Amino acid sequence: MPEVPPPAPTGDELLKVLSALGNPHRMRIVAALMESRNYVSALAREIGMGRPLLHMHLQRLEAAGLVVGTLELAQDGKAMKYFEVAPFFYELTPHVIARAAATITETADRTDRTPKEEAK
Amino acid sequence: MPEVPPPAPTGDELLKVLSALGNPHRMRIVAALMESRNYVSALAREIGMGRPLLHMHLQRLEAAGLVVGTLELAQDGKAMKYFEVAPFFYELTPHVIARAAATITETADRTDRTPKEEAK
DNA sequence: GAGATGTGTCAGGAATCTTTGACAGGTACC
DNA sequence: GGTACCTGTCAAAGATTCCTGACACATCTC
Repeated sequence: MPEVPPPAPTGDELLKVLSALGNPHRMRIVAALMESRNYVSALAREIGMGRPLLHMHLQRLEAAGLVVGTLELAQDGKAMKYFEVAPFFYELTPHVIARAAATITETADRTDRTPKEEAK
Repeated sequence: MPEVPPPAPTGDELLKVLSALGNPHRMRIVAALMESRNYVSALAREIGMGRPLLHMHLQRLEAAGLVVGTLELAQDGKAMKYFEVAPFFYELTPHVIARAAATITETADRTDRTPKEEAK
C-alpha cells in the first residue's frame, strides 16, 4: 500500500521553509535548479548574481531542506559543489499553520542565538 | 461534480503568502483566529502584543488574502473590526515554485513602489 | 466633562536581511 | 611563475522589517 504520511511539519521547520521560499531570488534559484543541477559559480553566472550572495541564499535553502549540495571532484581535480532541489512537499492550510504555530520554539524567533546568551 | 481547480498561484501572490506566513507572530495570529474570530484590541490582549504592531501584521495577512477583516458596529455603536481566517490552500512543491518564479514581476521585489518612480 | 473602549496612523529607533568587494585556499594548464 | 578556474568566509554598507510610544477621532457611560 502506498505510504501517505500526513503532513504535520513542526513550527520551526515550516518557519524555515516559508521564510526561505518567501524571497524572489531564492524562488528563482529553485526554479533554475529544477531545470538542471548546477554548481555555484555557473549558477551565479546563469542568474546574474554575485557568488557570495548566491552562496548565502543556497545555504538558507539547504538549511530548510529544500535543496541539497554535494561536493564533487571533477576529472581535472577541481572541487565543485553541485546543488539540486530536494523533492519537498508542503500543504498550506489554516489547520496546518495553526498546528505548526503551537510548536514554535523561542529559538526560531531569532535567527541565531548563542546558547551562552540565554543563560542570563 | 466537485470542483478541484489546479493550484497555480502567480509568483507575486505566492511570494506575499509565503513571506506573510513565514513569521512566528503571524503564524500565531492565524492560529488564534482559527479558534475564534476576534477584533483587534481583544486579540492584541489575548496574544500579548501592542495594537499598532498587531494592526500591521493583520494588514500583511489580509494583503496576502489569508485573513479577512470586516468592520462591524456593535449594539452600543462602537465600531469593531473583526478578523477571521480565510479558507486558503496552497501546495508547496518544486514545480509550483518553479512555475511561480517565472511570473514574478519587478513590483514584488520591493514591498511598495510608488508608480511614479517606475516612470523613469 | 472625564473616563473607558474602539478604530487608525505616524515618526523614530532597534533588529534583520540583503548585497558587495576583498581575501584565502585549492588544482590544472601554459 | 603566472593565469584561470573552483571553493569558502569576512566585514561593512544598504535596505527592510519589526516594534513602541504618541497622537487623533468616535461612541457610550457616569
